[in-house]
Amino acid sequence: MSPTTSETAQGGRRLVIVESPAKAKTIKGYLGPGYVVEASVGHIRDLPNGAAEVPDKYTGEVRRLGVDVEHDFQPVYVVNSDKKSQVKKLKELLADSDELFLATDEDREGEAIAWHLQEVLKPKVPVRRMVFHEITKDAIRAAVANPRELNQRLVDAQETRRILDRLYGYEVSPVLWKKVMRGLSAGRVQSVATRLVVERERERIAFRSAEYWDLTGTFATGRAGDVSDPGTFGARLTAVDGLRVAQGRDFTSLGQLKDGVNVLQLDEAGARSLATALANTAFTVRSVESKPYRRSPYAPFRTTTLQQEASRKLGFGAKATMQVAQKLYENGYITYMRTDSTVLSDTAVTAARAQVTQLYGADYLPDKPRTYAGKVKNAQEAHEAIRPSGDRFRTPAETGLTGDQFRLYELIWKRTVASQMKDAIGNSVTVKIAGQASDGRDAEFSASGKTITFHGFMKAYVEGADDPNAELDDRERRLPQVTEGDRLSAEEITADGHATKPPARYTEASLVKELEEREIGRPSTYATILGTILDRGYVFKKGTALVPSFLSFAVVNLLEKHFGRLVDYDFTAKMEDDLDRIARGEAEAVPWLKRFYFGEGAQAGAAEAGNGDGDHLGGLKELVTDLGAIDAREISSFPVGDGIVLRVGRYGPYVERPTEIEGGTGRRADVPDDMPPDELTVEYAEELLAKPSGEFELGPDPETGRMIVAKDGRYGPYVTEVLPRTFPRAVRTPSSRAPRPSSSRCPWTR
DNA sequence: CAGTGAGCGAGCTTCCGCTTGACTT
Repeated sequence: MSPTTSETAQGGRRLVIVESPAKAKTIKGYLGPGYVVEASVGHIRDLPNGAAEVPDKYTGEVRRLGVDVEHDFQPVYVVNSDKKSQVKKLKELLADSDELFLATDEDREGEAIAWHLQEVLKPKVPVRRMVFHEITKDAIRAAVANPRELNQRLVDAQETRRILDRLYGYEVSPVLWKKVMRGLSAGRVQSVATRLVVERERERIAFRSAEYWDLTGTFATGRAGDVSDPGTFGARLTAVDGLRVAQGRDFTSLGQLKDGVNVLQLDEAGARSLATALANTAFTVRSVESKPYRRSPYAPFRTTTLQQEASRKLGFGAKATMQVAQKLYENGYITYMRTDSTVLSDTAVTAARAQVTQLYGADYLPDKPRTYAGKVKNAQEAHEAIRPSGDRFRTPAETGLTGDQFRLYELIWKRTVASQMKDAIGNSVTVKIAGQASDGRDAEFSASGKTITFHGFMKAYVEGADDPNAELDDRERRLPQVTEGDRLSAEEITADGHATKPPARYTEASLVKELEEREIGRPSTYATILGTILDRGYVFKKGTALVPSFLSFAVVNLLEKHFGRLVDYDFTAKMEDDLDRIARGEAEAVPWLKRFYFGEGAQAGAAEAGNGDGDHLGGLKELVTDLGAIDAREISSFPVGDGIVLRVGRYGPYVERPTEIEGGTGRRADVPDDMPPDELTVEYAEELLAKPSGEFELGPDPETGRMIVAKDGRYGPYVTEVLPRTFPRAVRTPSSRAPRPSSSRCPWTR
């Protein structure tokens, strides 16, 4: 597809460069003859990946890092190998042009791409920077008519970000190669993402469950009942003699009642005897409380909310969501899918409102268009929200799409239309029921319901819930029409046991949400962050849950102890503030990088383990130079209990009974790589140690009855039979062990 | 009893963020 080469009446020919080929195609149609529109296809130049990409004139540290830290952090830039042909094409087009418009996105990265284009293309014709936030004919023409200059300070801020990430990644990763395992990686984003998953697992390991009981009653009004007035309904015991009955939220993560809560914690016997004592009780309605209910629609999609909802409603992983969305974008069905903005253009609002009227009627249309303020703190808002494209939205049926593309389009379309509809309105009702037990105690039950009188946006779209067991927030539940003093009979009263549950593991969608809230990562990287921590073996998937490996415990342990500042959850947010100051001209890049890399107030004396809150701020360079202080054995060892230690070795995790501990045998056993850390109990570790290591039992030989085992040898795996031993093994057998409490778990929470 | 050899040295691993194909498992 070669661009048009016709000339304008004025005889000028203008080259417009945008980032995305799909965008180039659309804009070409709006600008007409005289304009050649081509894409850079993202960044065209970057720091070299490795020494092989660095030009020969660079040596030593510059070659290793791609940054000359001794000379004001001068970066070495090379044209990306996969962009060489595109750069050549742009150069050829520029040779035939009289004017160059750099129309990359209006954000930090886009400004940098524009600058790199200027540096590489070396234009001899006038250069303009043009920006726009929506792709309509009017917006594009206005942008061409009102170009501006390149914002060099914004470019500086991007370069600073890039250099920081390079130094962090290329200086800290080698520490992990030396101290933990080859091929590992650390980075501003991935290391914090991993830390979040590890910390959640630590909470799960430290968690102790609490058991509590309550009662559920099924109550009948005595009327026949219909849809708007059910004859029976369920209610839960909430108080006994005025004392509230304990619920899950009254307990701490250690299974104890929280300080200061005055509640009745029922055990099984207590709950059952109360149920029996209430068997023949006559109940009355003690109170009915009705409150108005109102709910506003959700904001239109941005990248993270699309990934969350596609996960909840369609079961898509983050990567799949982005791939399907990319196709929809390329084929002109939706606007750009990598965005942190929830803003709809005027065109889109008009289209959505027209569709609301047409599909649901004017009653569902608010008087004024709804606007959604940006909730994302470091949002750069270079794009619109994700929405159906065009000035008239196609209904899903009209698109002719099928399969995953249809389902994702439908989701986006519904969410966009719903975002311009009226609030849902209704009532929420709480009914309290009282009865006297045969032993004189007063029991109070409670039921709550919700009726929706006007569905508003819910006609089009209701958000999914992360927890499939949780009652959908927006679902209706009708209670009978009862008033205070009404008599009720209990059809059934049952005692129910409950146990508090540990915090749930992250899923792809919930981790991305967490990262966005902490301002870590960007729309174009959320899906790839997950890929990175999975590829490195820091995290693996069990169903949809993200489970950290033992390896990640060792890595996070090392980073927290020796690079605390770098894996602080606020590190990126603070960096963003500083970059904004650089972009505003209130701070300078080189001193900022010097402080980060070489430290500040550097005197003779050690850095404070990366926790630079004192007068002396340890620079990164200092932290990675003296590695003697990092005890590889210590950071990768975790006590399991009973003298057993889990270690993360070069070849993976294993358990050991170290000889320096009394009763230690020095015996080791591999731990499966996909073992969830919160499932490693002392009992399981003992079991592993009891088995000969590295062996896999295939079954007994039918002739001799001897066990045939597969072993890993020097020349690869081999099979052999187990010969009877003439001396006893120096290992205690499981039967010789004393029984242990089944609740014992490893206490390695640090 | 094969199934644990030791030591040396060279080369390699790695970041985040912006975009799509080209290319094999």
